Amino acid sequence: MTLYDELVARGLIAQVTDEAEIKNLINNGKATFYIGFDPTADSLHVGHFMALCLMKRLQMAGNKPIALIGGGTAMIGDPSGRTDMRQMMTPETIQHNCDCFQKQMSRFIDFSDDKALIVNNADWLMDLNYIDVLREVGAHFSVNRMLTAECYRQRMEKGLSFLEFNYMIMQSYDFYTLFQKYGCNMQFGGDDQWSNMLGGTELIRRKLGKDAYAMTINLLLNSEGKKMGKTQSGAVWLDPNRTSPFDFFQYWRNVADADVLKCIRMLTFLPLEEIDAMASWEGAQLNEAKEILAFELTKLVHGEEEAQKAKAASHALFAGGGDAASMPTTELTDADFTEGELDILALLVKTGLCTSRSDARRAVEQGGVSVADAKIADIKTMYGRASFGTDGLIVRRGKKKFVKVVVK
RNA sequence: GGGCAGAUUCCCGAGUGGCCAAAGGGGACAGACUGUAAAUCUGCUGCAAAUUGCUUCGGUGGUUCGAAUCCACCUCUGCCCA
Repeated sequence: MTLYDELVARGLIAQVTDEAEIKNLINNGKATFYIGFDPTADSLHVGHFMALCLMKRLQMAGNKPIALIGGGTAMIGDPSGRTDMRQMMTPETIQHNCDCFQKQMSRFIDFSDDKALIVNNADWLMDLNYIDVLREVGAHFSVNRMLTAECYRQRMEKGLSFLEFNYMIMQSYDFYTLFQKYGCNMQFGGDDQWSNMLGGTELIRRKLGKDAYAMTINLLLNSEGKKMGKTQSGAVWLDPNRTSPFDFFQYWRNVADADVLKCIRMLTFLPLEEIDAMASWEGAQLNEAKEILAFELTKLVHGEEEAQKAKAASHALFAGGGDAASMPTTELTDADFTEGELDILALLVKTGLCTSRSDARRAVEQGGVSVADAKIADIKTMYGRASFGTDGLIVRRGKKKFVKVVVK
């Protein structure tokens, strides 16, 4: 099976500019392609993960990836798929985020021996001169046409600043620059980037009279049409300090039935035959598929050892038995106790299971809290140092949130 | 620059002097049912020393016994005119 066919079979490809030529390039390892990453936070998240996987798949087939960190474009903010304006970031923050991205990416992509490049568009965008840009680049863009692009149309009602309006031009300029500098002939990205990417191929054609190609991958949407990888508390991060391997594992362990197969197909490197075999699984058996998904992804992001630990902790909590050693842990010290005691509400807040004492009170009153498998009914329940023993106490809120509390 | 409309809690949105911690919906959270799923039903959703107190309705001042609500100025957003 060719690489292109595999990408299709995995449901990754959304739109392409020239199917025949793109097939030819990527199947034969002749593509030098780039994917852009906006450094809006100091860690990559699940949304980026798909792009990283794609880069890896293509690299394995002999193509050369360029990871473009948008240190320059981040100063503007991409209006695509947003209904409001991004918060402006300081140059220092952006720089810090760029550094963090670079570190995380090297876990997935082999940057040795020039097999892949990582570049920052701040290097060429920051020194641009306004007049020159207008003359060299601006002349090739039709405002009329830009306004009809989906990404801008959505913003016509809510308002779109001139700053953001320029994002497409900057991104197009990136492609143009990479094309000339590194012979980069393809750009990949999420499907919401389609119009920005076309801007680039267009600019290259107009300025250089040469062809470049663009391909978008489907966004990872759940069965309700919402972007996956988001939780109420924000994105699911790849940085273990932001989203622990256990929480990462649990996120995937809990996806809806309707989404499991799609996720396995799009995100893991399991062979397609193996995945097709799972397609007939139903009911409780699908639960196994979820565990496979969770394990595979945790392994990819955090390594095999962490994945095993997360799986063991998960079994310990939900299936009984197993190893509880690696579940999320909160350490208390003497300073956390008042006269040697701590009430249940304070305990819940300290573990982060509840956001405030009011929140904790509600949780207890609704019967949602248990400690060491015993439901807590009284909000005045007190715990002394000794209650935690040597192995600690497992505090649980709801069905799925657990923290082991130990005293140092 | 001129005119008009607007800013309310996580989001959308009601509220135009006291009955307002603020309707309704969504989301989130918890309970029941389940398979760590979905759907459904119920509860709940500012903070706290908790039948009470405190803080909140873009910002700052003011009027009033009392302001999300009235007045002044300011900031921001959309629309129309230039």
